[in-house]
Amino acid sequence: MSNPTTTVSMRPPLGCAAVMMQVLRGELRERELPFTHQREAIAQVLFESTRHLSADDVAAALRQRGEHAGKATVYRTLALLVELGLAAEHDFDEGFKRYETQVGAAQHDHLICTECGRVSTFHHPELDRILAEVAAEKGFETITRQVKVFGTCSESATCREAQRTYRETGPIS
Amino acid sequence: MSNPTTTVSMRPPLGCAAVMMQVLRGELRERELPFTHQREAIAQVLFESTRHLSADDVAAALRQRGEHAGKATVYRTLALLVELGLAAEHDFDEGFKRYETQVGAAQHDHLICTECGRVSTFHHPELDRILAEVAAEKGFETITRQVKVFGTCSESATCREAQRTYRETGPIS
DNA sequence: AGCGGATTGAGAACCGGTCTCGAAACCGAT
DNA sequence: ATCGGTTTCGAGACCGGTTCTCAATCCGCT
Repeated sequence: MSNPTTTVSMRPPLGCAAVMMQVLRGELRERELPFTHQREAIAQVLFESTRHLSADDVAAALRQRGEHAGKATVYRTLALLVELGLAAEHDFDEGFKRYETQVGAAQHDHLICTECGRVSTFHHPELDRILAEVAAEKGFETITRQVKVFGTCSESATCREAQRTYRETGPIS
Repeated sequence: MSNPTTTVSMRPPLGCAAVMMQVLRGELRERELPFTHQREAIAQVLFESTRHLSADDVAAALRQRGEHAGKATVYRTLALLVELGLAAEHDFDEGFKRYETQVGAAQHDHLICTECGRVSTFHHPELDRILAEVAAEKGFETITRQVKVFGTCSESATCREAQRTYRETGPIS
């Protein structure tokens, strides 16, 4: 048994964003795709954020850092990150997409408040099992899945109010 | 004990579409909304189809019947049917929405083949339980939910081929 | 530094979907 | 049946997110 206080690696903690950036660099190299300044900057913004960012949010964040990337580049890069498995794309029915860092295969799902727009996440291991079962049963090879629960949260007074109204009157008021 | 061959109702079978149309008529009356020719025609198209129709599909189906309704009317009517709970809206990541008849509260979920576009449905009772649990735990009042599994089906040779390729090479080929 | 090929960016194009507002349809009451 | 007030309808303008275009630029390698 090894001494629990002994660590194998003494590398200084890089932080999640830095690790992700290393991974990105490697993935690009492997595919012989250039690691451009824009790709770095856009990935940086995404990796350092814990929120779900729209393409516009990313562009705004870049501007705030004194960086700049064309609209087309932002979209292209986000699509690339999704392809590489480093980002996940979400559609919360707002009329546009949102993106977030995807660390490994750590699947999680979303609760979306239709009142205030807050998005909270959850992970339920049984979900994975059930969906895998269903797919297997149907001869389906799963690539990805989306589980979204729309409703009203209880974070703010207005949302709690909406909850009450909804419970009383149903979908049409 | 009643004779099992005795039926309570002797009404001739109307067919699902006709029943749905009766329900629509009732819902509109109840809300004092006019039962217009266009609303009838659009609902008819949807109720008689077992597929997931886009707004464009609906317009095309109308044309084929010699009917016609403006784009705005098609969208407005589909939105109305959703509000009334007679239709369900789906987003299969195609860049537009699809609609299908919603009979009662029979929730079901979708497997979407990214190769051929086929959509198959499933219902797993445990899903309802799990999602209700999660919502309750977070103080969330559910309005609706979406469970979508994207992947490749085994219906056609090309899809099975894609399955094999995907299993071997992962998301990027 | 120089080369070949991929990326970038400004803006146009695209495309679902929504909005506008005069014309037409609906429906209950006369 | 018809009248009138109210609602819906429809053609097309409009909107906003996303993709496309293509010349200029950048990347990575020697």
